[in-house]
Amino acid sequence: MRAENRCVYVSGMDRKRADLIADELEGLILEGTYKDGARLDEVQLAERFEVSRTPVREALQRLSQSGLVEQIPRRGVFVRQPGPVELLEMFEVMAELEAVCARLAASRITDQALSDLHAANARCDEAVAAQDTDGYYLENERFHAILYRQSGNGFLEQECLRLYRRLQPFRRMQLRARGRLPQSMAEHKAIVTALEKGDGEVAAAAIRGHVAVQGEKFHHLMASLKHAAE
Amino acid sequence: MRAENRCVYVSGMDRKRADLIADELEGLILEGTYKDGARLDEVQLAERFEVSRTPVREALQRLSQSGLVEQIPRRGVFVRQPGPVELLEMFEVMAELEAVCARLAASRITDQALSDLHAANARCDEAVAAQDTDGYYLENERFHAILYRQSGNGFLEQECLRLYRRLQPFRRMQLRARGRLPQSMAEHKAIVTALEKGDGEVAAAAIRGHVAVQGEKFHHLMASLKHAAE
DNA sequence: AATTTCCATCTTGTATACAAAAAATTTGAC
DNA sequence: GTCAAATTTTTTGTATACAAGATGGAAATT
Repeated sequence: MRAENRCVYVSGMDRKRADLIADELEGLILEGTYKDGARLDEVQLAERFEVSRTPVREALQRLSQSGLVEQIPRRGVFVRQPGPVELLEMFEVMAELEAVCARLAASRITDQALSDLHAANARCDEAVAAQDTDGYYLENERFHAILYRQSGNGFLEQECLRLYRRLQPFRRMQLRARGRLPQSMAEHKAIVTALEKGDGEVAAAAIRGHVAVQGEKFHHLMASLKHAAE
Repeated sequence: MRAENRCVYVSGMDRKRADLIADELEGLILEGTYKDGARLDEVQLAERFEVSRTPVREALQRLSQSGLVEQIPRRGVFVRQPGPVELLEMFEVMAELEAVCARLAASRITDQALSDLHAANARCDEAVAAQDTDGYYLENERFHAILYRQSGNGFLEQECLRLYRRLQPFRRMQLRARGRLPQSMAEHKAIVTALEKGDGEVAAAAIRGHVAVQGEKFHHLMASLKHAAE
């Protein structure tokens, strides 16, 4: 009988070099060290990471699949940062996916998860009060992760996490907007309230507004993009 | 100045061997030649395709990313067909994504696209009348592709196409259900009607019911799975 | 007899070597 | 001086060689 050995990713599992390089490169691209359009030279990277071209190529293929770089056959791989249009599209999809999570979660969520959401929100509040932006991002992510999980759909959860990670650096810029943090917190609370009432449509609408890029956020996003492209 | 050379995938572009192998393997897995849990031996595949291990490994990594196989470090790669639960989850996400497309399309769709949808439906009808299942699948896919496009969100469109392709073989089994084809056609027409009226919520609900696995479809899906796993 | 340890073998992961295609540079003609 | 063709150089794609971890079985110990 086939064992239920799915999702048994032991934390301490030593990964191969290609995986580590992929993670490292992902970080370098997302943090802006490699600008949009920059070519990623295999041999340079191999020297930089002190490995052969093989694991570097493997890492680049991974990044190509996740959309961070574009691989043009026999030409090389190039950093492919989303432009303004694509970014807005991605945020729209994120908003809709989270809205789906909220709607599904409204009837599936556990009491435990509800209190977890409250707890995450409380820690978010503390972080805001302490001007601890890193802490805020961490708890914010936890809040959203709980929501994804409570959709009761593991596949949806994974897809949401994937897109959340992809948008992480841009979200960071977005939240710089003055006064966004308290507003964001209020939105979190409205979402939890709707979930407690079991009102899926209200929860969905609330989180759609929470995630979507609109009004003020739009200008900040554009400004940050211009800055990143310089 | 950076050129607008995005999405210029010329059809005649000669692809590298690894790409061809990835496609071939994908087909073999989806058509069931390689059953769930089967190990894909690098050297065997290299011999089979008469290439070295390098392009085979590249292809396997690609399949690993798209979820068709699972790569366990230093153990090998194994075919990873979704189980019943995961499959239901994927169909649920597909239904929700298409519902989002419908809701967005309701206010963004062009007259041209509406007539294209009518045309695709007409050809679907013809295929049903002619018992031409292959033709039906083709036109059905076109119908859905138009809808994705009319969401006005290129990123969403791509994600939908990705999942649609992934579910293709299972959808095939699902539509075997007796009397499903006429019902499916009626649903298509209801969707177009809602879109014409610009009623996003109705269109979303219609397509959600169209795609979701429920009632009869559930049993057929389970039966087909049992058959595929033998 | 059962279990554990060690060794042989096999498989994956990485390094290097080679081939082919694209980019760059040089050279030649006009 | 400019443009174009050809050669050189660089870089990607593939093959092979090597290293390290995993599997399986045999031998030794309890």
